[in-house]
Amino acid sequence: MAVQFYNTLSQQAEEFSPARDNTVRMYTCGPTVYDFAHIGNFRTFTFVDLLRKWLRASGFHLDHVMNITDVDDKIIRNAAAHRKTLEEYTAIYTRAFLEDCDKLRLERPEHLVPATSHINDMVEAIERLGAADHTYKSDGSVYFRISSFAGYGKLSHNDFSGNIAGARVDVDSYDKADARDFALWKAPKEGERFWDTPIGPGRPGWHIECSVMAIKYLGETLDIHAGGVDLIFPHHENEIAQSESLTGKPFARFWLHAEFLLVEGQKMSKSLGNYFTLRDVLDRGYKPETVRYLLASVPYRKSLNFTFDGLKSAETAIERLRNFKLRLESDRFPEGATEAVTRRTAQACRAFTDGMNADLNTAEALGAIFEYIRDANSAMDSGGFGAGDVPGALELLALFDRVFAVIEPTAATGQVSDEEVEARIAERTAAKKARDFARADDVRKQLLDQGIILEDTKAGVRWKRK
RNA sequence: GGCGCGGUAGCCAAGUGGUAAGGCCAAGGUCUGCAAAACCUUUAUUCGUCGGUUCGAUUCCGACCCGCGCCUCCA
Repeated sequence: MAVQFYNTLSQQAEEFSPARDNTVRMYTCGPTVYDFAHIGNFRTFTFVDLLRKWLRASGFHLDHVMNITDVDDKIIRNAAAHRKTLEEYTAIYTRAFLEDCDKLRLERPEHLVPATSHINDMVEAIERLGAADHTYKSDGSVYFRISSFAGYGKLSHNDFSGNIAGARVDVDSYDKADARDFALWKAPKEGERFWDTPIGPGRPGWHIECSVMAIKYLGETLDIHAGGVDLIFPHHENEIAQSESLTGKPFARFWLHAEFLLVEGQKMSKSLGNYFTLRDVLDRGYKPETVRYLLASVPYRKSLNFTFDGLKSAETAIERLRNFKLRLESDRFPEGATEAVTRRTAQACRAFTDGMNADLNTAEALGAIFEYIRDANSAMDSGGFGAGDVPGALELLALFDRVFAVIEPTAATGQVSDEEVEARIAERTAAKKARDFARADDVRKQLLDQGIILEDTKAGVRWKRK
């Protein structure tokens, strides 16, 4: 089975392959850098990362663009409030965003592009739209005329045919011909940062940056365009209107949208006190990979209820994965491989792949892995798991972790060295041999206080970091 | 009101026209100097409600109830 994605445009699952050669050209909406990103943002960015990783695991190459929105109303307002220039202000939050991404093991897109580096491209596009009569000017701003684009509404499945241009809806502060028309270019208000351009002084509207940068780096038709569901309307609808008016070609073949994240069953909001940035969560002592696991474990098209119980559950689940890997690496197994295990490993690999191929059904994929782990552990306990079965099992875990990326622990700072741990273990083993269990337990307790867990097995002592 | 997503065990969650994956939690057991890890057993006669289609529906259809999102730049 090939990989399938649910396409918002067609409202059904479709088999995916890139239009040209073996490279997936995709564009995903990035952050607006006016503050630290919150875990809801990272739900979407984690989805995008899973998408990247699974596409690559499926044998495709990637050419992926993500924008950094570094000019908008909130940025201008916040920068002014902090008495910083736009550039100073956005640099802080861009850096913070990238640090957070690194912690969550989110890969960098091939192109990470700030809007303000593409002002000329945007102005040029707006001029071309104007030449094709898709725009009009009003009070120094340039608007896109929605009535000039026949397909408006096809992504959000809204029917705008009843909206007659010029019908007066509440448009008080804007002088627009139609309430749905949107700004391509905004005239500067008093004291605002602006660019002097052939279409007048001002700054770009939000939607135009995505169209322009996507087309510039990836061509006129993208294979995939992705983002959060809240962007379907109006953002992505507007992108389609602009892009297709410019090129006359479909803007994107597949539109993928990640559902919302709730916190403790409620919408995240500052007033409810359930608003968390990634930093807030990590400050409570959770590991980044735990957050990643939780965000990845619920399929992206289902809303995700983020809870601290859920984080604890994720922590334990990761432990189980790590323990299994440790056992594969440290136990002694009988010579050779067994046919039953070989078959079981191949089956698990297929089940995992089928799950991911089914529109990134991570819950199903995880189920396949955990079922396998139980069966493999069981086989080990009964001596039915051979040394020759180890590589296949490790490969399966590697496949899993190429996508989920949660098994390797985040290194803690100032931890005890491996050598020191080994020395203490030797000390304890000697004490055990002398049946001085009090002394042996003492060593184990001391190591535990330093974050080292010892486990006695038939093959000897094995240890891991907490 | 329009458009969209969802309601499955204590929590998270997969899934199919034929009788409910997986993870966490809980209880009991096996193993163990102890501990840990691991395994085994138990935990939804039931899948929001009410109708309909069917030999049979959680899965299809209809109505309704509830939650969430978008509908003037929020992932």
